[in-house]
Amino acid sequence: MATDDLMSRALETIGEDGPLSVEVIHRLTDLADVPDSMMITEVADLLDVSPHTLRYYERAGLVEVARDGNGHRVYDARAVRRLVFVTRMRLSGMAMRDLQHYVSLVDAGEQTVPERLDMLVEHRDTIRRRIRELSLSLAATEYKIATYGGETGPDVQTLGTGLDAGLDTGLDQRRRRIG
Amino acid sequence: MATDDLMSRALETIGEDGPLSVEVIHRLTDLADVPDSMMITEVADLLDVSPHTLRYYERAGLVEVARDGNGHRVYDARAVRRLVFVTRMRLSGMAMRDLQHYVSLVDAGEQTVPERLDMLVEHRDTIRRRIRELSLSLAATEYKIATYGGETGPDVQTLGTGLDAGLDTGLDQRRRRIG
DNA sequence: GTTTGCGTTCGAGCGCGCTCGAAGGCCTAG
DNA sequence: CTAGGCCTTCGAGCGCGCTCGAACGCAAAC
Repeated sequence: MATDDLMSRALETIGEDGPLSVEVIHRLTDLADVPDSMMITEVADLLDVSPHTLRYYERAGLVEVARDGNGHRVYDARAVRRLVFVTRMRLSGMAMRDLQHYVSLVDAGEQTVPERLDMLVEHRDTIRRRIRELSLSLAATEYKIATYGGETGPDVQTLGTGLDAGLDTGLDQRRRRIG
Repeated sequence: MATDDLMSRALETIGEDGPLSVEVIHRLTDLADVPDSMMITEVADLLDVSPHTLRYYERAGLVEVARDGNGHRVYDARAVRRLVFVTRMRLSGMAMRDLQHYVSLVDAGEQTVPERLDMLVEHRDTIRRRIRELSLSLAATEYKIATYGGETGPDVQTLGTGLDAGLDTGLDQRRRRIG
């Protein structure tokens, strides 16, 4: 993209921000509110996903879940913690297949730690890139809002015209379904 | 999610960051490097999308593009600016249908400005939420990297154990294809 | 004059990540 | 005894956003 350099510049305002304080991050693991065992809907509510999705993750091999006498899933703290990790990684954009690969590395033992680290580092960089992109879009959107409203935006007359040209291009009603 | 409050807290470190400087944002519009007319591959290269995608956007009604004598697409500066806007919005996660709706509002005239503003504001909030989520994931990932490596991470012994439990849960080879 | 290389239209197909529906089991309440 | 409700498995379907292939056209290069 032609705006890559601008992305970098714009994001310097926000900063590369190193890791947050250990205390805060430690709490992020949610170790506190994980009961010994939970049923599927409880976990679903906790993680804000559907039971369908939890079964899907299990089918995909991302987590092992025991069954009770009725064949119902019983999530122990370990499974829930795994799912906290999985959902957080999903939320941050890690693909299912990458998550599957990561989990397979965990299965494979300690000697895969370097490769796991590689994956995490790469994912970290991906997240950072994504944050930069979003910050740029955010800035552009905020600017657009400001000039549209004309209340807080400076130079609405001059800047606004140039910007809005990209938006006010006439289009007739020929918008159609695709597929 | 159970970590919503933590998200808010964690993100205070980074701040709500108001709009960037007008000068920087003005440059984001890329008004400078937009020639009078471009062919499809030029535009594709500029925006870092495929010609297929550009035709798709046109089919979807997001932009109107003229043709030359050979029936080839000719993108004028207006179309290119529109596509800059479209791709930026797509990159920031705005759905195709929302973009289609937005464009239809632009077509409909000045009286739709309030609704356009509503859309932009809502989208701005979506981006902000997304950035918060990503920042949280970033912090968690960075923490995980630090404790894995054990080089810079403090309390690796105590904290590391609790955290890694979510990752080191054994899983056998029953990972299977889905779908 | 044919080959190369770019473009066109159109409809179909794909990969991802769910999301759902059918068919059935167990348990509890009324 | 039966109805409701929540669970199970399994395979199929869906919505999104592309992505591609087929069949073709023009135009410059060899």
